[in-house]
Amino acid sequence: MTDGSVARVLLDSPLPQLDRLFDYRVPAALVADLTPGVRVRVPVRAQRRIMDGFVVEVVARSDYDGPLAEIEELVSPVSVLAPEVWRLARGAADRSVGVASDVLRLAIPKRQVRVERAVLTADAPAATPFEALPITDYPPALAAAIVAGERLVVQAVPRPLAWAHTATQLASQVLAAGRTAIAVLPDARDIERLLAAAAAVLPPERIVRLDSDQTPGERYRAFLRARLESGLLIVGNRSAVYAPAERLGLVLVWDDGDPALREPLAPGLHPREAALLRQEQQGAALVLLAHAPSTDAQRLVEIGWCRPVRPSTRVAPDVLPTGLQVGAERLAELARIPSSAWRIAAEAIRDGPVLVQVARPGEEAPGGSVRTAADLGRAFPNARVIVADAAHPVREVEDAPALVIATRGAEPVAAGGYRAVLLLDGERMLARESLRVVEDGVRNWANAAALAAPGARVVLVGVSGPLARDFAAWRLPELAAEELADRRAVRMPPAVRTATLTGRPAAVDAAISAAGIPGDDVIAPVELEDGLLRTIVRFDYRRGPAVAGALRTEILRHAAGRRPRGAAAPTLRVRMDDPAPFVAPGDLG
DNA sequence: AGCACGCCGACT
DNA sequence: GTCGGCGTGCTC
Repeated sequence: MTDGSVARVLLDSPLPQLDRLFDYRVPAALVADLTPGVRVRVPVRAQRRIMDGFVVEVVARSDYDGPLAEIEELVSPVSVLAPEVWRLARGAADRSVGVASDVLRLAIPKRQVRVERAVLTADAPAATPFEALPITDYPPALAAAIVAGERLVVQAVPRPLAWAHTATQLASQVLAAGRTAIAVLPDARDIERLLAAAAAVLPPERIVRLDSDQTPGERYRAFLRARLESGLLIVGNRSAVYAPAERLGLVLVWDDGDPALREPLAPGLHPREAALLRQEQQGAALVLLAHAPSTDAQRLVEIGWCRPVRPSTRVAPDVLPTGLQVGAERLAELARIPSSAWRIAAEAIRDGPVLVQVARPGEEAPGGSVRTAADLGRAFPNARVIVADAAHPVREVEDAPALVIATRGAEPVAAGGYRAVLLLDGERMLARESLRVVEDGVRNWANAAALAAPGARVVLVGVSGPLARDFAAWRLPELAAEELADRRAVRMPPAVRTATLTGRPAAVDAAISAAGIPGDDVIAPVELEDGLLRTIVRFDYRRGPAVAGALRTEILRHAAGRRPRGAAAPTLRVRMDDPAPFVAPGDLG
């Protein structure tokens, strides 16, 4: 036991054995500057080296009965680890059987000395006061629900960029009260769309972009602003859910079913789940905003954890489902477009742009069923053709006649809305081997349909039955509910949680029994090379903490315990709720 | 991880 | 006798 100034430090290490706090003496010279959240360098004797770490708290005495080592160096007096972010990182790591320092790598950008100096010497910007914006298209009680910190699944208004205006209006409710709002978006296109919508109505000094497309300097500057100011709208990609925000009023996730939101970095917690944790810890409002709710969001509604909110204005695209019969017109036949769809598009294109959503970029054309841009161009001989896909990104098209051929997710926004939207390749999309085909298909169709101008026709090609009927009626939450019911019937995510266990068979077996997983819930064991075994286990949500705790104990046992001859790698790896096994290869977006 | 400690087999 | 193999444990 040690009295005096003691710093409790989290080491910056991915080792599970080191994922706890270590106590260090604070040298007299550092006592004034050594506050919670600062970066330090500390000796770790068993490793005979100096490691980086974060001071989590400063206390008067240590419970560790042994001599404490001394803090080696204070890296910077700036407190980069906010207390609420530490709590969130700990919770996120516990839930995903990971390590808090891995979460902190997502949460805290690399230090930039120049930027730090510039931010610290600059004067705090004068905050111009402003009033909350009226929330259009929704029941008036929505504003109060946001301010009260409710959890909501909000259906977006199916008009071009309406979601961005809604997100801005919701954020303004908390900004007006001096609290911060975090908006988490799948990609840079959506980030820029929300930034543009927000910039039009909010004071510019309240808007902060924080995402991975920024240079390290821009990113660190935005991060420090989030740490030092409140009443900001922080707009970013998945790691923005970990942005510092002491006075947090709202976390909003746009289109949480988009695969781009899946976190590839350890411990791989989905930002929607991180947002849920943060909502619980900080009492802010949570909004999952989308045209088509994910089955995950639908589940939260059904268990009563989130409240569903629909627009009060009854707006729905005019959707026409068509079968697979190909039109008689020679030109339509070329592009395998049903005649009704072709006639609608041919007429609409006289007024302005027409959107054609295809499953894949035309160039590859595997199997011959893919409509190429050239085929579509021949079907509309006088039209200007614009191709938008991952290789040729187009963010916006002007309000003029054009045939816009886009892969799912890459659709440009048309300033005045598309005069018609053709959703082709529906049958191809649904033929993929994936647990989430229907959900993904509906989400992609809905997002494209929402780009239509008021009154414009949306043609869904190649899909029939209840799915087509519900989509045409814009019954998207009901579709999600049906999908979720199907997953419940087969006991698959998101009706259950999963853990992917990889390691030596004995270690995997021990983990399965330690976690109390019955045989029926051990699925898809695969033998890998080097005698390793990979197994997925599933379990109910309420068993989550117990399963996570047991798996963490097993990992620690193997990390510290017996290792295979020569091999330094741990003998058991765990990945919680990994979506990859349930999706076809190359299907991750 | 990366290093020290410790307890059995061939050696100057 | 003792040098060093790697199985085991620990890091404030």
